[in-house]
Amino acid sequence: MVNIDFPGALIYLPISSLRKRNMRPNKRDELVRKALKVFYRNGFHATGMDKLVVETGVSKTSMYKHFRTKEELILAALRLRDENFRNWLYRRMEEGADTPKAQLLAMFDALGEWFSEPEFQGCMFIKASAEYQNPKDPIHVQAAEHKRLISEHIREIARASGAHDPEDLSDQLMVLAEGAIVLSVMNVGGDQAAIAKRAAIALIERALTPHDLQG
Amino acid sequence: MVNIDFPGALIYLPISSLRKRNMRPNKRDELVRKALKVFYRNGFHATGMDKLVVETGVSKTSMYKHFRTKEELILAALRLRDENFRNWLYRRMEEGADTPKAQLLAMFDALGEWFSEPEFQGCMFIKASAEYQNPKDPIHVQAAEHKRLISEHIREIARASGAHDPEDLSDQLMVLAEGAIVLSVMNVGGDQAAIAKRAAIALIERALTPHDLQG
DNA sequence: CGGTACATTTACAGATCAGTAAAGTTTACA
DNA sequence: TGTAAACTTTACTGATCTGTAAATGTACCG
Repeated sequence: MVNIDFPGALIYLPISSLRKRNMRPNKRDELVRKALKVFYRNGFHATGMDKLVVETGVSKTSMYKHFRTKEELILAALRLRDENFRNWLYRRMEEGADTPKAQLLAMFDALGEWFSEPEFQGCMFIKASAEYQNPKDPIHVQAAEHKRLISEHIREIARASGAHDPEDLSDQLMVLAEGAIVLSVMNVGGDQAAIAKRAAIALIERALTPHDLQG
Repeated sequence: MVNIDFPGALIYLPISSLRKRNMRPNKRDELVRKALKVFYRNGFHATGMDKLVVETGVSKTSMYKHFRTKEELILAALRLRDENFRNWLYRRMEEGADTPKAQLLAMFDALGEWFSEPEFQGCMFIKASAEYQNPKDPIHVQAAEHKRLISEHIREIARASGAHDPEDLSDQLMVLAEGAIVLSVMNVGGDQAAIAKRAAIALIERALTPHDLQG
């Protein structure tokens, strides 16, 4: 069976299926997009299928034709969010950053933009792992996978930066990023992206300085 | 209005006032303690009052005599968790740490102990703020207050440490701590407490070094 | 002993939960 | 235009949700 859940794969479907009524995309894709918004805004347990019927305009029977369970719909929404977020983040890190070091720092500028959005609602994957805490739960697994993918991306850039211990550096930068997200959601203190960026600068400078020059 | 929910305050209330409110602190306290465990393990929305009846052995009617709503019970459980956790953390930070710098680093050792507990279940307040995302929601507000209290404690120690910018240092250490918690819950990477501690060491050393000695 | 305060059990209300069945309507396309 | 797939409405299941009512049990206390 073809995996048509993954949004990136949808463009390979015949155009004919997307035609008619202002090039309106597949109902299924639209459902996932709208469900994502509702889950993101309201939480997973707090969002019932009846609410999704109202908010998405898709009938309940149609939903269950596309997804056998609510869990499958949540997983599809998380996949879409993962793709959207990582595409956005990676693009923001590349734009106008010519060195690996600048790319790493650009991550914190991107976080700052994200936090400043009026509709900022925190990290959907942290929320997912909080609501589905069992490490074996598919939702928890998928949320963790999102963090792992970002972590690996940062690691590659850290390797290219010339740091003596790129693994340790990237691990530390990930901790800073996640901490900034959490404190930003809870509105504790000031500009968490700026705080994390200052720390990141210190850690990166240190990682790029030869050992024999360090105190 | 007297705050009679806060467990530590109960002993200061005259018995007569407890009688008038139809409250026996022992039963009530026991209910909160058991409810805390269930909420912590299962989540808030996923835990129904009927489940609490089974898990705590307290009848539903009795619960609603003590707490008018589920939300009030959750708030009481969060207050208890806040007291328990901060007492534990602050004690761990003082034990065998003779300097402010050692106390700050001891926080990450404490986090390491916490993460290693077989029944480690993440931060209850991050989970609460994730399930009740509305910043005006009393549960969200109380969860944020917990982080703010810890943040203030760290800030005081940073001030005593002699760092040039103790506010910035403590903000950065808080970011590291929260990030370590999140990544630890999601099981991304290795020992997040150790990673955060290494970053903390670098940041603290830097903050304690006079500017004219820095590169 | 009798009264009061609190606890209990049992049952229920009304809403909402995830998920399904049946049958009618729209759409795509040959 | 015929046909099949996709989509719809309507109604339903049985479980579970928060919260309440009523009757009963029980421990303390004058």
